[in-house]
Amino acid sequence: MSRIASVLIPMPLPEAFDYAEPEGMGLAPGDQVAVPLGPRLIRGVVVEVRDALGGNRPLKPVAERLADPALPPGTVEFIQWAARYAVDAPGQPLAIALRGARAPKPRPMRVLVPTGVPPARPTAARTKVLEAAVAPMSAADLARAAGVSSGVVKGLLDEGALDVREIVAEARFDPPDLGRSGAELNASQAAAAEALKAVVGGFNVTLLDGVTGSGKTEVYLEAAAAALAADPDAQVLILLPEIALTQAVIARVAARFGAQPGEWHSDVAPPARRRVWEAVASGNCRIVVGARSALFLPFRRLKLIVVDEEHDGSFKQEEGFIYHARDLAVVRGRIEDAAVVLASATPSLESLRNAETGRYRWLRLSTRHGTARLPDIELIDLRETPPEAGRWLSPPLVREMAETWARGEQTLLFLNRRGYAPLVLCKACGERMTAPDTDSWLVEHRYTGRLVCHLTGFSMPKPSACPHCGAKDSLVSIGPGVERVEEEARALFPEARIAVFSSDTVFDAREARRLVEAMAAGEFDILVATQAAAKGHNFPKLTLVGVVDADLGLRGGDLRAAERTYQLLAQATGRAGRRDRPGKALLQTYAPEHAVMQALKAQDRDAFVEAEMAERELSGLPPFGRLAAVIASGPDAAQLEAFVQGMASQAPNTPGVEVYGPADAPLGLVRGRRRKRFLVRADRTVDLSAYMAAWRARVRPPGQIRVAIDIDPYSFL
DNA sequence: AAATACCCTCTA
DNA sequence: AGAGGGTATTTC
Repeated sequence: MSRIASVLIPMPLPEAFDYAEPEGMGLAPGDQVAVPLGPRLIRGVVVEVRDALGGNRPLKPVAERLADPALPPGTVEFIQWAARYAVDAPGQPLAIALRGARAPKPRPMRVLVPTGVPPARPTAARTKVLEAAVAPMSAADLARAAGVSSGVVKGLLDEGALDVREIVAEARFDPPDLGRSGAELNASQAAAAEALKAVVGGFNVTLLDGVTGSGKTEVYLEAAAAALAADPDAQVLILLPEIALTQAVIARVAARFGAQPGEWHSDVAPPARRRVWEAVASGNCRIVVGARSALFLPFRRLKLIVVDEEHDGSFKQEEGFIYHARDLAVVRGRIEDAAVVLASATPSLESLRNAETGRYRWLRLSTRHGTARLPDIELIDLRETPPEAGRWLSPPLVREMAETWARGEQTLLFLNRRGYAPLVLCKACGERMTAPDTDSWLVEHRYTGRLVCHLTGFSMPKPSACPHCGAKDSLVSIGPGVERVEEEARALFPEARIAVFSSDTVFDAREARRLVEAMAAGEFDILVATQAAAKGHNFPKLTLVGVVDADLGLRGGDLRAAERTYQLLAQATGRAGRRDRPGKALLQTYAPEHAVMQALKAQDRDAFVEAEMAERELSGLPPFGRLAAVIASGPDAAQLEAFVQGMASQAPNTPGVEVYGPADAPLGLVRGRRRKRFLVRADRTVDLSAYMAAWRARVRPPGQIRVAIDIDPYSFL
C-alpha cells in the first residue's frame, strides 16, 4: 500500500500539503524532507503519514528525506497548536522552529598538528612552537602560546613540520555538574525551593511571586537542578524578556552547574544557533537560556520551563507570527508534561488571577535577600514644586541628588523615553515633524543630530529650516528624553560622572554588561536610564532613584496602562538601596492621588491589584474576559474603508462576543499604509481563536489589503 | 515566500 | 507583436 505524507512548509500557506511517499522512504512524523513546491524544492516537516486509500488526485512525491534531525513529536504538536491559537498559518511558527536548522553549520576550525618531521633549522623559536603544538590549536593561537610571531609558525607549516587539520566543532555541550551545591538560601528561599523541587516531574504551573531582590533566580535554579537530577535526559528552558538580561543569567547558570547553557536569541550568530539547535534536538544541550523564540526549539525531553519576569510585555511578539511567549510556555509545558514556573516581583494580573483561583500554585517570597530593605518611596507633586521652565528635575529631587552625591552614593534617573526630545515642532507655523508616510512624531536625538522615527526606524538629519514653511532656526524641541535629562544633570552637577543607559547608547549584550559592571563598581555618580536598565541589575552603591515622569505610561489610557506603570515603576524604584544601605525613590507626578501612585508610595501591591481587578471584572476585560484585535491595512484609504465596512457586516454573531469598530488605528498611517482596527471582547468561555478564524474565513482581502489578527493584544497602536 | 500567470501600457 | 512593468494567483 502506498502512503501519503502531509508536509508542513515554513511559509504562510494555510495548511500542510500532501505528497506521495516514495517506496521504502519510511517517513515518520517530524522528519525533515525536501519537497517540490511549484518549480522549486523546499524544506518541510512531515506532520502525518497515512495509507493512500481510495482515489486521490495525483500527488508529487517527496524528493528526499534530509539528514537533519527530526522534530520531536511535542515540537510538531506545539507548532500546530500555536498556529491555531494565533489564527495564523502553521508554516509561520514552523519557520521560527526551523530557524536554527536552516542556519549555516559552524565552519570547521583549522588547527595545526605536528607531523613528526623535524624542521630543517631547529631554532629556539621553532622549538617553542613545536613544544606548544602538543595541543591542536589555530595558527594564531599557536603563535601566541609559543610567544613567537606568526612567521615562525608559517615557516614550519611550509616545511611540513606542521600540518593543517580541519576539526568540525561538534554540537556538544558540557553536561551540568549536579554535584555542585547552590547558593546559600534564606529561610523564605529555601522553603520556596523545596516546594518547587516537589513540582518538577509533570505538568503544572507555579507563580513564583517575590519582591525585587528576594532572590528568585537562586530559587528557580534549584528547581532546575532537581529537574536535571531526576532524569538524565531532562532539559530545562529559561525564558527571559530581553537579550540584555541573558548574559547575567547565563553567568549564574554557568556558575551553578559548571557548564555553559545554550544561548538563544536574535543576536546569536547563525552558526552558533545551528549548534544550539542540533544539540537541543539531540538532547545533548540540557539547559537553554533565551528569549521568547527559544520556546520553539526542538526539545526532546523538556521537563521545566521558567519564564522570568513573566509580566514583561516583551514576551509578546507583535510582528509576523503574533504570540505571547508566557502563555505559549504554559501550552508547551502541558504538551511536554513539563513543570512551568512564572517568576516576577510584579506578576501580571492574568497570572495573579490564575494563582488566586488555584489554577496555578502560588509561591510568595517575602523577605529581601540579606539585610537589604525596600526603599522609602515619596511622591513629588509637580503642581506644587515644579521644575523651572524648560527643566525636568524638580527642586526636591535635585536637593536629594546633591545629598546622595555628597555621601558618595549613586543616583538613577529613570525616564522611559529614548533620545533628546519626543517632539520637534516649528514655532513659526506649528508643523510637527513626522516620518514620511507615517503619522508618528520624529524623536530628536542630539548625540547623532538626527530626527528618528522609533516605529519604522526612519531617520534624517535635523533640518536647519522648517521643511513646511521654510522658517530658519524655528524648530523647537518639546519634552524630555534621557539625553535631555542627562544635559540637565550635567549642568546641575558639572563635577559628577554621568552616563546614559538606553538602547541608543547600549546596542548589544556586551556593551550592556560593560556599563552595568562600571555602574556596579561605582564608576558613575548618576545614571540616566530608560527601562533597559530598570530591571534585573544590582547596584550596591545606588541609593536614590528619581523617576522623572511617573505619569508617562498612564497617558494614552489603554487597558494595561495602570498595570504596566505600576510594574515598571515598582521595578525601577526597587533598584534603590540593596545590600546594607537604605534607599529612597522619588516619583515626580502631576497626579499623586492616582491609585497607581498611592499604591507605589504605600508599597501595597495587593491593594493596587485588588482595585485594578475590580475594574477589569466590571468591564469583562482580561483576566475576566478575552480580547482580540484585527488590524487591516492597505495603501488606498477608500478601498480599505470599503473592505472594513464589509468585514464588519460579516462578523459572526455569537453570544458572549462583542465586536467594536472599525476605528482608525491610533497610528492611522504607517509606512504609507492606512490602518483600521477592530477590537473583539469575549467571555472566557468562548473559543476566541475559532471565532476569529471563522470571521477571517468569511472575507477575502482584495489587492494590497492585509489583515492581521492579534489574540490578546498588548499594544493598542 | 517566490515563481508565474495575467493584464495593462507603450513603442514602432 | 513584443517588451516592460506592476499585480494577482498558485503552490499538494
